[in-house]
Amino acid sequence: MKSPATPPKKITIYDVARAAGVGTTTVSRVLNNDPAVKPQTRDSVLATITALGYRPNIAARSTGGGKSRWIALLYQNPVIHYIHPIQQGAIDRCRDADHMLSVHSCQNTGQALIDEVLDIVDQLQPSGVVLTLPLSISPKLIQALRERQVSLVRVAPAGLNDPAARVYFDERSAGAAMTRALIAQGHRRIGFLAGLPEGHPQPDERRQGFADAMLEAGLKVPAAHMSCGSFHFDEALAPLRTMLSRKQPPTAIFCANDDMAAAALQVAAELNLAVPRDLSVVGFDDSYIARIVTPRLTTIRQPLHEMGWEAVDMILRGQATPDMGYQRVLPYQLVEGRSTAGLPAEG
Amino acid sequence: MKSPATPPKKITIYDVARAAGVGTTTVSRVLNNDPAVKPQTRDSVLATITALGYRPNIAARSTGGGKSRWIALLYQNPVIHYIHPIQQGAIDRCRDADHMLSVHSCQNTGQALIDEVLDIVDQLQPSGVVLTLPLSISPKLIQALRERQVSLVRVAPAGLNDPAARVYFDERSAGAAMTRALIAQGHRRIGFLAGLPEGHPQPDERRQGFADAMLEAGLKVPAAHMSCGSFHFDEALAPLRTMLSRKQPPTAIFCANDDMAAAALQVAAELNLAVPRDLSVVGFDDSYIARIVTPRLTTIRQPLHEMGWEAVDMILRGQATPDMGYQRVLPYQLVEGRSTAGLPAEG
DNA sequence: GTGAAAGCGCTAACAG
DNA sequence: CTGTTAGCGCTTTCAC
Repeated sequence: MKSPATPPKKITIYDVARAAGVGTTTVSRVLNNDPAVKPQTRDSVLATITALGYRPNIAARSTGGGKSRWIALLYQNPVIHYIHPIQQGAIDRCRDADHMLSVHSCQNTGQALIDEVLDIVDQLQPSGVVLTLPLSISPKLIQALRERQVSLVRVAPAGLNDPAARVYFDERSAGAAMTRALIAQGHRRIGFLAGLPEGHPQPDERRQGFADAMLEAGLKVPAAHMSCGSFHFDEALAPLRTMLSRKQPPTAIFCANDDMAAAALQVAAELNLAVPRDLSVVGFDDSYIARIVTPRLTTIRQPLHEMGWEAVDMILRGQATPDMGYQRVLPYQLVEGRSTAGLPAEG
Repeated sequence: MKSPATPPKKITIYDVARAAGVGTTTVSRVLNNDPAVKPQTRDSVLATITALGYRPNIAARSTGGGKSRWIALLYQNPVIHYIHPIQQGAIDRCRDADHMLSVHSCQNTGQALIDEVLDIVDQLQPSGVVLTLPLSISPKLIQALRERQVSLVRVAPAGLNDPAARVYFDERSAGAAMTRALIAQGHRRIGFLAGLPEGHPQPDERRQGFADAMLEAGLKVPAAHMSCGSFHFDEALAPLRTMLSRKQPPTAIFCANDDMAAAALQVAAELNLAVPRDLSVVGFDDSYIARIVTPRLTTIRQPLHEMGWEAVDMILRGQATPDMGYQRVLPYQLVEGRSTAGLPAEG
């Protein structure tokens, strides 16, 4: 019940400087962990900061010579389970670095998208930008950002012909590993539901991994067993219905993300196919979805939280400047759920 | 292939003023839609702004007398399907208002939480703060924020004894409506899995709605048919197993959110109960989860996106100042999925 | 209607 | 090691 009407008298760096008997520069140095401050002075300043409850204004810090303490996270039409852990990782890294995260959901495409992003960048002047799929594989966007000289990290499976910093994991070998696991269980007719449409300019790593393993096992994939669901549950239903209601349907289906695998479970139910008895279903990402559907999905664990964390970390460490091409590769893991089963040993 | 090494010469309000032959004040007025600018002048300024590709620096705008153009969205240990649409709604409203959204995931509890939030508020000086569950029902936090004189909106079902602005929908009557629908289908033994634990200081509106409808129908609810899953899939499994494996299990179970309903589907499968034949399952929220599990859940559609949108809107309209108690009530809707079925007419 | 000038709170040379 | 002094880019009185 403290004076409820107290005007929120903002306390500034001047107040701290005066109270501590030092100049504002010194306070600023302490704030920025400048090692060139005598420990004794530092402690004294720190003490008054605490005593006064002082908190530096982030906007003022960004003006003048100061570097902005903002990280921008950009996404577009996101698969929620993909973007949220990344965001969380980014927030976690920001917190420990006295930075804040500004999240933007882009709306446009083509030149309008570029303008939209430049608008954000120019207004915010962030320390760096984290680009997630599908923004992270747009060469024009990357190029525009490079011209603006902004640090950026792409969270993206596939490299582009440019040196932008990137965090990723080897989706191609993960896709192959998953496919091999199905083959080892006795599956021969394996369907694949891609996320990226056939003619997409970017290489589809997941699908390539699938193709690698099938080829290596000498298995053919009829065209009818390949389709695309654009990574979204709703859009996956129709192609799945088509694929699974053919005369000779696959005994296993590999979906390029968990959302589409959830759709496969639904379609299987519609067609009275028991999973995994009649049909094995595997996903990709080990997102929240994979854990809560019944049966729990066999999938590839993608370290999304770490990816967000690492992306921001690269920015903070200066490994994401326009002239740098740092890359960080993270490990993946095959997670065995209950959506897959071996095939009875026959032909 | 424009001069790739061009230093990103920032263009400022001075550049615009000079090019347009006006003072910086006028440019500022145009930027802020001050009606006191002659239309002709405005157009001319707007034209040069476009021509120069000028974008005001948000940090500089926040200093001095300027009002911050930031909205802070705070959450803690979120149910991802609850928080993401709210965030999206908030972003959408911000975009149209020349504001930006800063997202924060709080870590602490008790006094540390309050310090954490005050830290954010003092550093960012946002135009307003959006508090989501469970932060939005913490009286101490609300009180601390009020002392700081910050605008805030609570996204919260239950009112507190304070006049903080709030956006919500009537969870109690929604819970009752859902329960009545089950009763109308012939169910008599209906279980309830709450999100909030029994002794929680905040009223549990969903559970109350359930109780209302059961009472009104003259139905008893044995203690064994009431439990709590804390809104999270993982935590819901154990209580569901207990409840559903009793001798006389409920024929329908009402889960306080969709994530827990997904858990009910899983437990039902474990126990060889077919849904909805042997057990009807209903959720709450109509989140993404409800739409992608099999069978699709019967649930209550909560307008989460709108809630985020409205929350920011209230801040922008000045309806969320510490002395105001505006409330906005949004409609809900019962969504019929495939997880419920009527009971054969017997006793 | 419009402009000149004074900040906003902080960081960054540049001295000492 | 520390303080003085300019700004940073914008908004806002207060005049005209």
